[in-house]
Amino acid sequence: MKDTLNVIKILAEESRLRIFMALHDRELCVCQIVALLGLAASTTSKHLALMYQTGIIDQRKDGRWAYYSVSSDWCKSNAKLNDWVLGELKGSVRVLADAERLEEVLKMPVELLCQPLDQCFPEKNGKANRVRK
Amino acid sequence: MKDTLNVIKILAEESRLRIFMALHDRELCVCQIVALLGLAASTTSKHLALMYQTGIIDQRKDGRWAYYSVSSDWCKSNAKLNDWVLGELKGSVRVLADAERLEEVLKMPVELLCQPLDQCFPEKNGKANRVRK
DNA sequence: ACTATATTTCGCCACATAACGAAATATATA
DNA sequence: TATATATTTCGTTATGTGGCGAAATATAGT
Repeated sequence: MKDTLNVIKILAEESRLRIFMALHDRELCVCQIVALLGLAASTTSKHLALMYQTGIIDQRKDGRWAYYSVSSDWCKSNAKLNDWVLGELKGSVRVLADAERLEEVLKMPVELLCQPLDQCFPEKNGKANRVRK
Repeated sequence: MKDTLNVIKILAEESRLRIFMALHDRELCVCQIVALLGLAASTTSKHLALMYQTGIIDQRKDGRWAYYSVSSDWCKSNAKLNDWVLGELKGSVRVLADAERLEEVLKMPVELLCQPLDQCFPEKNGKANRVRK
């Protein structure tokens, strides 16, 4: 029961559910997820660590970057839960908005990705689009 | 997404998950669930109210008693989640122990059901099995 | 009307955890 | 080696909620 509860608890949090949806069909690095969610990197990292510990997502390290994606093994072992979640959230406003925002994030030049968000989306707040020297 | 999150949050708690398993194939009144879980009636009632609000369980009032059971409508609308939970927990030690204890509870004479637990299970703590006059 | 009791509501406390920033760690590059 | 930066870890704070007992509510029986 503890394992089952752990899985449910992991998904019972909005940010982690958004991460789950974002990673269910693609691999993303931490800085991309940070840009998507708008949370602090430390917070995002903790969420990813929790999800990784329960086996829901896989981790792949490449240099300084850490890439995460929903574990295909986990999906196979928990197909019904996975299907239910995807079915429930496919049409969710929040998830659709995240998908759109993710498209923008993926278009961004790599050199800007991990900058503060106001540098990534200058049009949102009017601040100067400072570029690393 | 809020609705989906609510459902997951409801199930992301051990007592409520035990209630879900106990009610998934039978109707029980509050005092029976109290006896099963060993929680205060007020706590149990709050859990049931939360589960009822999200539509997971139905309520039937009969005199002083309130009977609850997993909603068959909810099961139909959330078959995959329902199947996943049942599949995960069928063999769980905790759930099996609860099922055994529930058998004992169901055998108990109605007049004793809502007494404090030490009167229901005197062999557990040696206290006298006082009977209401 | 009065008592008994099943259930719910309310107020409070204890604990878990999501959030942040700062510091630490790890890796790439000059 | 020294610097830059992606990620993680750590310490702190704020909020949410599960637990209880007491009080309130509702219903059955005397």
